[in-house]
Amino acid sequence: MDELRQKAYIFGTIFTLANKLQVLGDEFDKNITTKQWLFILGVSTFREPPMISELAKFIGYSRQNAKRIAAALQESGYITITKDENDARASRIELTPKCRQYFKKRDKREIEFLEKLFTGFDAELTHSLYKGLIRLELNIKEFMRSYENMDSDVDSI
Amino acid sequence: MDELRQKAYIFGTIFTLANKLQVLGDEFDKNITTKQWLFILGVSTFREPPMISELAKFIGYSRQNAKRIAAALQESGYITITKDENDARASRIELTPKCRQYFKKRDKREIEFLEKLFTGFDAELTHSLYKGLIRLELNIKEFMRSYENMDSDVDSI
DNA sequence: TGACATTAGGCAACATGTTGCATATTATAT
DNA sequence: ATATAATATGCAACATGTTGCCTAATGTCA
Repeated sequence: MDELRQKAYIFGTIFTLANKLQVLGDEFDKNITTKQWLFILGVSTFREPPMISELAKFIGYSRQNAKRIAAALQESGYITITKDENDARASRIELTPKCRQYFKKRDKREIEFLEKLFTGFDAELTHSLYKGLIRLELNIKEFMRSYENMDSDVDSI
Repeated sequence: MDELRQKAYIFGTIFTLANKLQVLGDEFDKNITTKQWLFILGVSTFREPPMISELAKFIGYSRQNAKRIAAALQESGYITITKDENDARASRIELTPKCRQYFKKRDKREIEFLEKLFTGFDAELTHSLYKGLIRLELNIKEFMRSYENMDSDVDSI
């Protein structure tokens, strides 16, 4: 298989994998969806409670989508959304003790989940995959910038 | 960054990439969405016109979703959906001449798109990424099978 | 200070993903 | 031959992703 075909395959497979991993993750823990899981993971990497838009950018979802997930998580008591004291526009997201406790309990199963998902991966393959995806993410950012600066030219096909 | 963290990162990034690649692909050609593109690519890899469910399985979407995309593509004249002569249940999907012509014209731009997306990838990195995603796909299939055979145990957390 | 741009977020609409349940046709096994 | 299982599809509902347009608060610069 030549390089170009491999690239096309990678392109297509990312969508397939995203769909299937979501189903798998939803199955893994019925209490919390895959996207809610990643949302919480995202929040936990911030040192100070992030704003919705800040978090959305970080985890790569649209603001609207992040907001909807946040609403669901607040509903089920995993996060709180509180108005910022200094900026009347902003809301800050914080994990509740319930959430921290729950994920502490899940931790071992999470590790098993990841290990099982990556069955047969040696350190080198894992690292190349990691490196490749990071680079792809970077390239996409560049790519989008170039589209923004074009303002169409798209109809010229 | 240790291996486990890399795996978690890969897991999360696949979702991020899927979202962003979809936006990027939709931007690339306003006449056809990214998912429609992949749908057509899928059809073109079959030697005989595939059934919807056959194709859905191949490209990794749910049947319902594939059906909806098919309806949109039929609406815009890129495919035809015809009843199978020998099996009254089945419908067969075929690309129209219009579709083939359109994608022939797009071909050069598609290649440029992929090359740009994979800027900075040498043959080795491309191949490892390719290999890693294939393996991940395989593992997911296994994983799902194991869930099917369990019939829950999930609440035991 | 006042005009203007930027930022945070809400609401509505729509595309895309899933599951669950129903129906009709075909395949299989006794 | 007929009961049963499997396959192919349709419809409805709901989760999740996006954009576009709106308001309000904040930041910036003359």
